[in-house]
Amino acid sequence: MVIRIDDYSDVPIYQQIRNQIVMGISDGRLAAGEQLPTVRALAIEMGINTMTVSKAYQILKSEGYILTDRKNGARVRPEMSKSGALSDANKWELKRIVSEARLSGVSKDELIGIIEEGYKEGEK
Amino acid sequence: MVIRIDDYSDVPIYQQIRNQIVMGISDGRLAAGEQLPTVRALAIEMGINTMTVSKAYQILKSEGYILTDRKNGARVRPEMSKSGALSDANKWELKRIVSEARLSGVSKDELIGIIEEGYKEGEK
Amino acid sequence: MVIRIDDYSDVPIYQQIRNQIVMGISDGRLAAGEQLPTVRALAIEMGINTMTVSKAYQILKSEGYILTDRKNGARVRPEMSKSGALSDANKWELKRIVSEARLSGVSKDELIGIIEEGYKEGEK
Amino acid sequence: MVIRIDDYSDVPIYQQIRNQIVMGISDGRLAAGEQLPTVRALAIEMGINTMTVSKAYQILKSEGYILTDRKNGARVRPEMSKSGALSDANKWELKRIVSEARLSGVSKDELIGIIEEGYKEGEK
DNA sequence: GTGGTCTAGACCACG
DNA sequence: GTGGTCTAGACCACG
Repeated sequence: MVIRIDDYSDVPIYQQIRNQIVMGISDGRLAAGEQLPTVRALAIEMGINTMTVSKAYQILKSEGYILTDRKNGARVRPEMSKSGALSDANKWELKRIVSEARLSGVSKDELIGIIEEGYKEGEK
Repeated sequence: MVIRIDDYSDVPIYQQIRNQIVMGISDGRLAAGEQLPTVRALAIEMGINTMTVSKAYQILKSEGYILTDRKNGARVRPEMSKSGALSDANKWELKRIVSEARLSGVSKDELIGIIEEGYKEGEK
Repeated sequence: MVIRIDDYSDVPIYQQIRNQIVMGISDGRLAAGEQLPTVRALAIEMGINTMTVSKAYQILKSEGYILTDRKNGARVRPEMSKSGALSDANKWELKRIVSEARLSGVSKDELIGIIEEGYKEGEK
Repeated sequence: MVIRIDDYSDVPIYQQIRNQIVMGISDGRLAAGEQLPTVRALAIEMGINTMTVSKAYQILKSEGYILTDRKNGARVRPEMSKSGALSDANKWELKRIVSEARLSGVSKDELIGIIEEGYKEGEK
């Protein structure tokens, strides 16, 4: 999976990496159990600091998205524990987006369309 | 309308203020043309610096959500120019949320429910 | 001549009044020697403070656009002393506008068109 | 590129900085992609506060003239999105200047000359 | 009384 | 080292 960084984004690089890996897992580009590149390899490939990649992996691990062991590096967690609930942060963020969309004259259906799409991708 | 700041959030205070005012406008708690508290009043009420409130207002102004005049302070803009399009940033953010929700086992309908709710509030 | 104030403009009200009167003189809506409304009358008509109108008139007087006498109030100066030169401030401001226009992809001809128009209006 | 501040101008310092950088980009003194001085460096060089420079940069960023990244500071944006339209504010300002120029006996051609010059500079 | 500007100085996250 | 955030406090123009 290709990870694409926007150097000029307000979102920190480690966060961008973390986000794209989560999205990759969700839409099936990264399979359960799949091996991730090593910190060093990814850092070199992207031309960034290893600390930055490492921070992204640490977050993914603490969130339960990946597993790491010293021998094999990191891989996508096979069985993810599903809380079944939307996090508070995401809930508020979603509400914010809906508010802005509505005020910009974006239709409800356009937002729903994006959601439908996100649940369709990588469907088994 | 009460504005509530989370001191432990990593979202800057001025951004939190900005977000809550936008959400207030969208859901009708702030009516078109309604007077906002003065910079000073809000700063005192919230126990923060006037510069911080001022920055929030200036962003809202530059985004077209509010108007300010020297005499009366700030008001919600009566007629807002609607771009009709979701911003790129919000689109990506929404996709990220959908990915995380899906991986947490949150149903598509729960997300759609939040959207429906956001479009219903303050409806005339 | 109708003077229209934008309460939400960053330009101070007295400056807006001053500008519109200068433009009125330039395009012929205000004739040389023509009587202006009294400070009081204009203030009441516009629903603003007399001090604000007074300040506008004082600037116009100091710039040589109008004459005032205690008896007759203010009127447009019949023979205006023409310096023949663009003020430094206006020259820089014009350069700024040209720079921004160019970077926005506005054609040279569009700017020239606005100038031609300004010199045509009220031509004798 | 040298930025020169007029302490006696009523144009705010951050606005003067912003204006001069825009003009520098337009006339080619600042090339696309070129590095700008860091906020701190420019503040020291000009003997002003970092907040003031920072505000100028943030405006330039929000207007799409520059990009900033955490590592390298600010650069002139390589490809600018061109609206193709003159802003309302600039249009009115231009009309005001034309009115004043005309009343001062400045010829139409002198104004056009300034425009031609502005579109010639930095031409490739 | 209103918002806007500016400073000195501290602290922070990112990389 | 970079930009970003926040504060306390001063001063200003406008109306």
